[in-house]
Amino acid sequence: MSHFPRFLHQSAEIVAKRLLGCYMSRILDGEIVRVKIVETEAYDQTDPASHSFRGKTRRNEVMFGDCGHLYVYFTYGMHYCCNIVTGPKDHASAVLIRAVEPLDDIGILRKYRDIAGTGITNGPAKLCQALSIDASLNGHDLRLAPLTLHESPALNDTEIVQTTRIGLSTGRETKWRFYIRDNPYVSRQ
DNA sequence: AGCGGGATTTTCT
DNA sequence: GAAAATCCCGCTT
Repeated sequence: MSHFPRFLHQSAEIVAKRLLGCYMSRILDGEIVRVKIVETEAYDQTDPASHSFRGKTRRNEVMFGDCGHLYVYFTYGMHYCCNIVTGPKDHASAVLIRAVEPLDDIGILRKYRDIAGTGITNGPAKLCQALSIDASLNGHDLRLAPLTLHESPALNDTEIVQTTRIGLSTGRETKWRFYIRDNPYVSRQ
């Protein structure tokens, strides 16, 4: 039914908005859990806030590769965050997945992150913990098990809020954060 | 509801 | 050596 997105070759800003409402399917311990993307941020090599701004390094090299792959980074000594690589090859851009809404039974997610309510996946490091996403999935092709990405119809502009990104010391003024209006899993309204 | 500090390690200067 | 695309807890209002 739902196929792999065909719009990922575009800029991170466009893709970040378009990914809202799309979902990911994760196989964990032989079971399938689907989650809807409800909050994203765009990062681009022309943007000082992006890991790719100062050129290719061992950490960010996945961002310089093909779109449709997963860029996972480790931060604050404790957390993983995941991005979907966008744009043409060699133009380093990606979309940070900041929050998702579980569509199936969250029993498996609770095994990896035992939190009740929206706190299970309402933040970039929280959803990585709940979905058991770590450095072993860095560079993973999102067309392939055990973690796949699926397109959904584009949302209306009235359903989308566009605002500034979170947690930055530079690039604070750029409005490259997008979320689904009134969705309870959004990290900060 | 909002602020401040601690956890903990990779990355870059 | 400092900062980091964060989270959680405890304290204050």
